[in-house]
Amino acid sequence: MNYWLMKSEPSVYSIADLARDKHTIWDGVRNYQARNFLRSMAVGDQAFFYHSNTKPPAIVGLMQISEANLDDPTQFDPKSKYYDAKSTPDHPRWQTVKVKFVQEFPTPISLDVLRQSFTPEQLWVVRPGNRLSVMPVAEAVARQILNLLS
DNA sequence: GCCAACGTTGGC
DNA sequence: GCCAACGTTGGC
Repeated sequence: MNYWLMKSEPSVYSIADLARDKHTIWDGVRNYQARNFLRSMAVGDQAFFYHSNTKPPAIVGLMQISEANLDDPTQFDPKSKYYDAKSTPDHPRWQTVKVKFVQEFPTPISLDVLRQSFTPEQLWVVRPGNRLSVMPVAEAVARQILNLLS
């Protein structure tokens, strides 16, 4: 079982939205490195939900991968802002996963706290200038993040 | 294959 | 709203 961190702007889709929906398809990722991480996810993996572009940016909850290797449906939808004209159902470019709500943390773990707790090598989200929206989290680091809650 | 121009991300 | 970092595009 692997751990991941996935970013979303709460004004677009928040942990509260996921708590309400229970499941969602994590669509709209259009970065190849992030997509490659999405492709390597397996059912049962867990992912931290990170709120970006908010004050403060923070890890706000936990989710579980419930379906792996789905074609992102928005790539085929001309009305979607994520539409990709070079992608066809026969040769889709963008894959993603379905995630299941696990929990919203009682208190968010802010980027400041993450910086105090981890080096950029341990946790990529504390790297200055980091823009990757999907990234792996080592199991030992994941355990320490969960320990910060208690 | 290089690289300048351009667009996006995301913390502040 | 600013702007640094960084990814993508497209002309050559």
